Amino acid sequence: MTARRRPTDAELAILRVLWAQGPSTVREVAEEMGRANAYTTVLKLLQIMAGKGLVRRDESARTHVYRAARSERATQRQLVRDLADRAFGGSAARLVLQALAAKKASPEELAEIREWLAEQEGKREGAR
Amino acid sequence: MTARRRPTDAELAILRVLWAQGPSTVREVAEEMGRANAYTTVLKLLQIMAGKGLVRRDESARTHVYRAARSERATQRQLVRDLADRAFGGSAARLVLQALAAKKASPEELAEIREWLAEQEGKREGAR
DNA sequence: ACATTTCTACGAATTCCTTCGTATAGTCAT
DNA sequence: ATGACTATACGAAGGAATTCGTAGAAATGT
Repeated sequence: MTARRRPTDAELAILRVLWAQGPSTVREVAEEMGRANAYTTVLKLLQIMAGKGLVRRDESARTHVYRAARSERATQRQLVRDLADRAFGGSAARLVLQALAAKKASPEELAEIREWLAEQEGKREGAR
Repeated sequence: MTARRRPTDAELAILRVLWAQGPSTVREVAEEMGRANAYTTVLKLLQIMAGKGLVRRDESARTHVYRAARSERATQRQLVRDLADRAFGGSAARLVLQALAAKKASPEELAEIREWLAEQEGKREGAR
């Protein structure tokens, strides 16, 4: 029954640091987040997140080291799926169209998307 | 300072009903949401949402009528933008790629996306 | 007129999120 | 060993979200 809860805003901010920097101590995370929060706030958050299973921690040394439990990609997917369900009637495609309209993408990114679509097309053709 | 806050889960559920049904009374909303919540819960939520400016209400009759303050589309865009900022480094395109991977889209939807991309291509060409 | 139903308003309980202060213990240099 | 520093743990405060009960006004039915 792991009722998978989505990370909160503060949790996501911490996860971003962990994904970018890899396993980190509380101090490293706090410092990267630039004095926005007190050290103990980051500590508490990480403790809570460990309790929720969002991060794992290595306690073998006195200074514990935290790392994200799930990959950035997996988490992103979960978040996208969640948003699609909550606001787009479950349709990722409609989410995609709004996303394309909401923010301009660079030509490189558009090319990447085209590539993906072409791949899909290839698969469907091949399946016949 | 309209610090635009994103609607919560419960609020979004109500907005979905309002978007689908158009202006509705508390009872109509509550009924559509299928006994999941007590009548007064829906009422309270709508009152709070009115305070936040998420819905407008017509009090001219005894039974008030609520309607969504912003369109479904505008809200979806806001949510997508918000998610892109929080979890995709602000890149809507990366969000799109995850969205495409996360849920299967129907051929019709894929066609729609291709169409949009083609449109963009046309615009860029035309701008030279 | 009186009882029933249907509203809105409001208060209150619960839970979660976020924040930080304080307590306590380990480490390290002098 | 004493003092300065750094670490974790814990408690607690404040705010937001969610839930629903109860009170009282307005409408409706008999």
